[in-house]
Amino acid sequence: MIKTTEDDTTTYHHGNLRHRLIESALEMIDESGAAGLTLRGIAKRAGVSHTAPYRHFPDKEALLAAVAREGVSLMLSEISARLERAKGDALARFSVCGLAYIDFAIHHPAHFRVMYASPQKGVAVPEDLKPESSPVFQMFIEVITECWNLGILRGENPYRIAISAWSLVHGFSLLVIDGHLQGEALDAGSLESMKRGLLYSLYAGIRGKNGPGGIQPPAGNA
Amino acid sequence: MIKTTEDDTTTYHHGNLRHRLIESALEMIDESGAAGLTLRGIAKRAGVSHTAPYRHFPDKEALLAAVAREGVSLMLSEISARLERAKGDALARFSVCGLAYIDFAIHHPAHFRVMYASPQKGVAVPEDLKPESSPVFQMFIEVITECWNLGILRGENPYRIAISAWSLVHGFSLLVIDGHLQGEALDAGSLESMKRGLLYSLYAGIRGKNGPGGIQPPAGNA
DNA sequence: ACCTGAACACCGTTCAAGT
DNA sequence: ACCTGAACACCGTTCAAGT
Repeated sequence: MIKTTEDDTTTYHHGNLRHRLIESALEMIDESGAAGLTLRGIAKRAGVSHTAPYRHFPDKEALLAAVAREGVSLMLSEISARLERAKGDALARFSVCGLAYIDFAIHHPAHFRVMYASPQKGVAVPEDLKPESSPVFQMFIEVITECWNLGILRGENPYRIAISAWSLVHGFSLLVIDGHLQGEALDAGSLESMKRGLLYSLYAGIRGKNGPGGIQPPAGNA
Repeated sequence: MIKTTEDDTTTYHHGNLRHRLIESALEMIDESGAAGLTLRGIAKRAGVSHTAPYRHFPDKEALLAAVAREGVSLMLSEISARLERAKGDALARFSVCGLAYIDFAIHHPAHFRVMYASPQKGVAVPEDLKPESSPVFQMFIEVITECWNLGILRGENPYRIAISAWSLVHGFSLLVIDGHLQGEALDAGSLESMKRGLLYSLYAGIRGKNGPGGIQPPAGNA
């Protein structure tokens, strides 16, 4: 009688442990925040000894890098899908980028936090995980460049516009998921209107009728 | 002969240990990032046993709260000083708020990080450390309300304008201090012009001449 | 291949003890 | 008052050992 490995599933993970560890990490971040994230805790949640993760990742940081990469591709696919539906309308595509970025942060806060965590002082960030190198930022630049070429958006260059828009949605996303907003930003309804108001304030400006129109931008900001 | 306590300074800290611990924490964050911050390390840097901090703070979190409070009052005083110099010019005062916020983050990244760290999931944030309750945010609201009443700034209400402006400068600050910007944002010169371009893009908007003017804001965003 | 337990140098926190 | 060392339950990581 030849021994089968069928019920090893109860003790072994047969290669899906890697994914299960990433999943566990995300669950733990959602429950207790990124600060309390523990490699031993991840292993325990995955039902495995605390050294098992080292078969799949050289260290804790590598596991987090895998989480970040998953986040990038998830964000890319979600934004792409919504961009597809706005084909032909360049300005709508610009809005979609901003709105989808915020929505991703709100719906996947654990992924978002890992993606944009402050890098450790000593360790080098892998090139593909630098935000400006990510396909998401490249997509932003493309969409903005399209608008800029059509004269729909204005600014010194597409990169500068991207920095303004990115700063805006990045800051808002963090304020929301960190719970730093308390005023009107409580219910989902006003959050929705704040999201659109945010993008609109950047697009149309917040200059009032009595505001000076001739204020000079810093460096020929056309 | 009566024993003096004069050279206890070498072993004791005589009440200034509390401040020395805060200082040490800031130095450690600057050197190795907020993630690697260790109560034992702070104590060692202050030249004291690893339990000495408990004479001044009930736990690690309380020490960080003290750092955050110091940061808030420092930010408040720096912004106030620059606001004073812009007396009479409401719009300039608005710009000063944004620029000084970014400058504070860049010049005091350790304070800034602790002030806006994601709160632990379980623990309650002290009321005076909630960003919207802080005197800094109150000052923003006052300056914006002044502009709004004069018709210099436009929006549904001052709070909404504050959220847009805060999101913008908060996001940019984090992208800079986290090293997430790589393109033009390297040298100090372009950083200076980016800061002003950022504020200008919110003030004047990024709508181009070929952009539709009649786009509706979300909810009667006047 | 994949997983385990013991071991190491670290954590935060507590507590009895020292001046 | 202010500080100390030992002790506890945790960390991340390594390594010899098991199937």
